[in-house]
Amino acid sequence: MAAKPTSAARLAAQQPASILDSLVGYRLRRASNRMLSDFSATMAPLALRPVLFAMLEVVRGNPGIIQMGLGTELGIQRANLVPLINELAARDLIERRAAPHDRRAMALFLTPAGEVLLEQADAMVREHEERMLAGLTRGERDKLLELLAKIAAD
Amino acid sequence: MAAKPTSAARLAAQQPASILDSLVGYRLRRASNRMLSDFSATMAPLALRPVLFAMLEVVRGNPGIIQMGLGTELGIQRANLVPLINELAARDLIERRAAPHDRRAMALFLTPAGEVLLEQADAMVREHEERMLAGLTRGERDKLLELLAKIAAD
DNA sequence: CTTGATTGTTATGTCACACAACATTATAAC
DNA sequence: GTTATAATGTTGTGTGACATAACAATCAAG
Repeated sequence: MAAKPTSAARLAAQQPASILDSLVGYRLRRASNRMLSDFSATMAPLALRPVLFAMLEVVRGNPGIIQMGLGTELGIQRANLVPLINELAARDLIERRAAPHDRRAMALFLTPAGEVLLEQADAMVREHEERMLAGLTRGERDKLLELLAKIAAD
Repeated sequence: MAAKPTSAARLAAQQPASILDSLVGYRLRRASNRMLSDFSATMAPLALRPVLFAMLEVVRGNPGIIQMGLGTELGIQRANLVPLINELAARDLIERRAAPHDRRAMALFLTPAGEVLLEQADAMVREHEERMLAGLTRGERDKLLELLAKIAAD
């Protein structure tokens, strides 16, 4: 007997797999929550939440990006971005500078401290993904990324 | 030129796809959030949030399940379950009855109104999934479900 | 019978969103 | 050039899905 209840085991135990198990939305949420909680645990030493990490990545990849652009890229509304940027700025990980040619906008840059922290984070994230996806082959992971990108595409 | 920025278009536009795009956790969260928001919009007429829907499904599939069991099945802690069950009970969709053989536990059942609402919800959820997964073939959807189930398996 | 675990409950806090309103600045229309 | 409209950052407020700790009642094991 398997230690964990498989579909077969459930049928045998008269615990019919619920309709939920066939819903992509449900399984997505469960998988995402598991990844999120492990991510947070992994990054606890750096005190980097998933959103903050994503923001740093985008800023590194697009130095001088304005807040609006960062929000669009990550699907975060500009109102919600403000306290997050404040947090990163207060920790001296990013810097707000006046944007050229637009006095409304603020251009964002990583500080040296931000660069250093983000490199540490990268390593920890790679390790985190490796651990969580240990059950999937390289090909399966690529396939998964491809399929996820197809869901009501951006 | 494509209407949506592909990886190729990004390179051409000097917007390098960030590391984020290769992270399963990130893409999972994005896809899940999109599904969640469409789910909520779809179910607005029934005022059924994703969690509430999931709870009703499990109760229907397991009549008399106790609160603890429901929480375990859905990965919700019993403390957080209480107000949710209160909400469903207040709307006369589920019923709490004394559990046989255990005077601590409460057995859960769908009310007739709950049965009716859940059937309407089922139809709307099928439609919602169809809309969001229109870009994926049957085979791809099954593959996606299979891969999601493999992520740091329950 | 006593000790420890389980169940439901209350209370509290955090995080990732959503939406509305506002001042400042850009842009477009005229 | 002036005026109307849009964009940007900001503040404030609300919500939904989590987490954790503590408690009373009940169960189960020694």
